[in-house]
Amino acid sequence: MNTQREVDEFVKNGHREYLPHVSIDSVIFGYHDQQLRILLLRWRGLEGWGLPGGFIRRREPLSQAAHRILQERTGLEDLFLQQFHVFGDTPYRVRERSPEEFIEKYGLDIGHDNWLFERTLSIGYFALVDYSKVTVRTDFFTDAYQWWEVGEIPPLLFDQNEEVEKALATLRLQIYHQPIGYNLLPEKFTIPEIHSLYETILGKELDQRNFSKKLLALGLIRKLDERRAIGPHRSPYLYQFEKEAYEEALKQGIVHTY
Amino acid sequence: MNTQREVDEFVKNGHREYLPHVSIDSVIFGYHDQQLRILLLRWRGLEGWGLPGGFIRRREPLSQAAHRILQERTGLEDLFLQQFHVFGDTPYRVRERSPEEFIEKYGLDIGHDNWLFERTLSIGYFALVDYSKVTVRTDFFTDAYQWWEVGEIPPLLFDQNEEVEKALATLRLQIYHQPIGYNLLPEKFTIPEIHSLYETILGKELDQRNFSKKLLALGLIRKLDERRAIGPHRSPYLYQFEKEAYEEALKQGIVHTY
DNA sequence: AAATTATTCCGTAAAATTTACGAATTGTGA
DNA sequence: TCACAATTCGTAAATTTTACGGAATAATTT
Repeated sequence: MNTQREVDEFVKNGHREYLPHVSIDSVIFGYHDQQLRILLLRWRGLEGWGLPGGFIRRREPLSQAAHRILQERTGLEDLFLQQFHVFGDTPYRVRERSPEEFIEKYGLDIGHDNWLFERTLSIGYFALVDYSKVTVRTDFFTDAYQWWEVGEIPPLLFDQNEEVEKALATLRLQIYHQPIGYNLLPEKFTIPEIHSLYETILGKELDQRNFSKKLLALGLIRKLDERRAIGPHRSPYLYQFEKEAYEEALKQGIVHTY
Repeated sequence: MNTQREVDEFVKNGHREYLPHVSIDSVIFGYHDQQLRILLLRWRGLEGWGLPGGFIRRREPLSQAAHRILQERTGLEDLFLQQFHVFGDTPYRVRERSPEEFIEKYGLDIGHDNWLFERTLSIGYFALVDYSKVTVRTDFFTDAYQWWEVGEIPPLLFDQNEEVEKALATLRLQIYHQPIGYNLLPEKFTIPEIHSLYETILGKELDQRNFSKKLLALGLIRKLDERRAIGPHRSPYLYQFEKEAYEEALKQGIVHTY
């Protein structure tokens, strides 16, 4: 959706193709260089940042819509994607920016009763990706993107800071029940890398020796016979996730600490 | 909504008062006589059971809608109520029963394009109540209610068995992170009572001696100087939840086993 | 070639928590 | 007063978590 014609069609007749009153917002977590970051888009003209999102096609299964929206935005086909909350306690979210402003800034030929200005619930999904593999695409409404550190998220449009907070809280809780990392790390990784990932997500220090012991004891990772050169230091061994054990743990859930 | 006139109005013009395409379904867990049960309503004419539910008013905050719907149905004002999932992967859920059948069974004067037959996402909430305190109200569409044991839920209308399963799974996971019981037990309860509640929810045995030690160590309950007469046996002491510690644990979350 | 430096990684002991279970206590009816 | 069934107390064993000393290692510098 990038030409003016496509946008006009979407704005005027989108409610025929998509379900009105419901949207999907995605909090996309990326990890790279020992940083946990979130992908934000800058809305053209509004001078503000917001979460990538989209609408659900009228005959499209919900989870499929979420995957489609992520795919369109990041190019990633197969990623960890999970619903975490529905936001709908602020009935007139979009009105924070008036329809007038919106219509003017984007040069749209529509009225205040357009479907986009109606009450909308946001279904929040969060995704975990390796952000070096992502190719972000902006669209008509957005002109820039940026990976923001989770501790430095700016005030977002449409009350979306609450959504980011909730996503982060869900991720932190979930890490105690489910393995995380498969979608955030390269296929082969070192102990220091995954250790740092967990520390970053949980926001606290973990003893590296005990941490790796734990992951091995749970059977979630396997040591390889290769090492990674990291400059003037001892080369750490590479590890891989044990696919079966990982999947099993995802399904069953595990109760433990790190 | 019980008179024919009210129903006609709701069916014909409900989409003006309520948001179309979205509904709330509630899985109401009740506990009594050492049984964990779920409240189901029988749909008049359709010969089937379903979850209590309702729609969101156009200007009503989502969580308020969920509380209102529960209140209308059970008479309870203040209860534990929590969103757990949005269901929307089966785009044409209601079509399992055809519009024709629906229209005929309820004697409605509407077309197949009525808003009630459009694609609808269900936002699932679950509630915890003491079911001896509940006064259930049926409405025009339903003619009976019953508290069903969680292990014996019949096939439900509209694919709602999946929702019940998910609610139960969420409850079982949550019990490892948050205290549960305040809304399911009377104000004063005995160790055997709360012990049995936890066993019922988790579906497995817990050593009673260790269980009560744990709750006391966490500071969640306080022993009272009263006892409950339970027939020809030693009278157990009564306990109360420590409100502050309980609230704190609810907010912060706890990581532990029982 | 040896020394230096920063980092990985192995192993063990102490502390804390969880699990297991024996036995005393108690309220009521026979 | 005895028997019974259920509650409650207490302690020891097993397991898990936490803490941390010190060896190994890969370049780079001397």
